[in-house]
Amino acid sequence: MLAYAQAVPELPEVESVRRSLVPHLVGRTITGVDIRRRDIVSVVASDGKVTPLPARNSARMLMVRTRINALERRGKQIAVIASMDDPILIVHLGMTGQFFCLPPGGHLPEAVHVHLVWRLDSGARLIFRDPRRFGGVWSLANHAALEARWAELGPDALTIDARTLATRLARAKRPIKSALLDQAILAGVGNIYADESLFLARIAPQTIAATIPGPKITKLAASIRAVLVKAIAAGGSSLPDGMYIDADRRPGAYQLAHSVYGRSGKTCPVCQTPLQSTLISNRTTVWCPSCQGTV
DNA sequence: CTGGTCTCCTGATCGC
DNA sequence: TGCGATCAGGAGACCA
Repeated sequence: MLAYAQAVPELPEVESVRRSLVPHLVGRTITGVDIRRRDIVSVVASDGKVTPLPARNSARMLMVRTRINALERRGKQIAVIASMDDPILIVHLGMTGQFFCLPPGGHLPEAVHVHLVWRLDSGARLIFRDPRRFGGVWSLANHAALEARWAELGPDALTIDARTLATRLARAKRPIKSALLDQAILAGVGNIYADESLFLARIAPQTIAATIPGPKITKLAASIRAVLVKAIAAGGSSLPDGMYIDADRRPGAYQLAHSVYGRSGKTCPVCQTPLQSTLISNRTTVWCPSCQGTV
């Protein structure tokens, strides 16, 4: 069994990337872009329809000659914003995506799988690199298009409250683990933090979401927030492969605090019972059969 | 509408 | 040492 698979950017990793990018990007003007893999970029029309990046005249769609004013995050997505009316970019890191800055004159350490390189007026470069290409970049025409796109996502997991979570799970007749991974229900939780949150809330991952009693949902919402806040404070989770890095190419440390994720067969940190694993929604799921019940 | 399954992709690891 | 098989997973496509 693999001790760890690899870093998976979820909300804490994406938020760490966003925060570390702010000092490099906000106030800077993009002067050019080098498109090395055109098919990593998609264009979202005002009606939501997604098309490939056109072969010509796509610099503006990639924000060339705009001044970056803000970096926002919803769930696992980062938006690079110039104004209400200029094009906006959404960046998904997928499984192995990296979004980072190289200082002026800086050397690109791993040139393979670098798909996009933006040049900034500071002389720095902004890199999107993604070996597995589950991530990508989406260009939207303006801020209204971003709002429409993000309206399809559930509320952000970092600030999820009990009442909202209960409402969104009330009709979910599937395992809670599966529901938590659904970005339309709750945005930002992936495989690592779903397992960690369910462990903290002492809920078995197979439990049908709609059957979880109110007080348990309240505990779950608090657990999700607590796990995410702690993970952000640790700079996210970086597993030994070192895939996940922030804008300054620094890894996180939260992997050291994982209670269940990646620990199948090892003992529960609370009760020492061997942790079990199973597949839910085709995702490896690890839980403590004692702390979280057998079903 | 809901929810389950498949697929995309590369790199690490394992068994022979 | 080399090489093929296996596995990991976010999210969209597809289907019942």
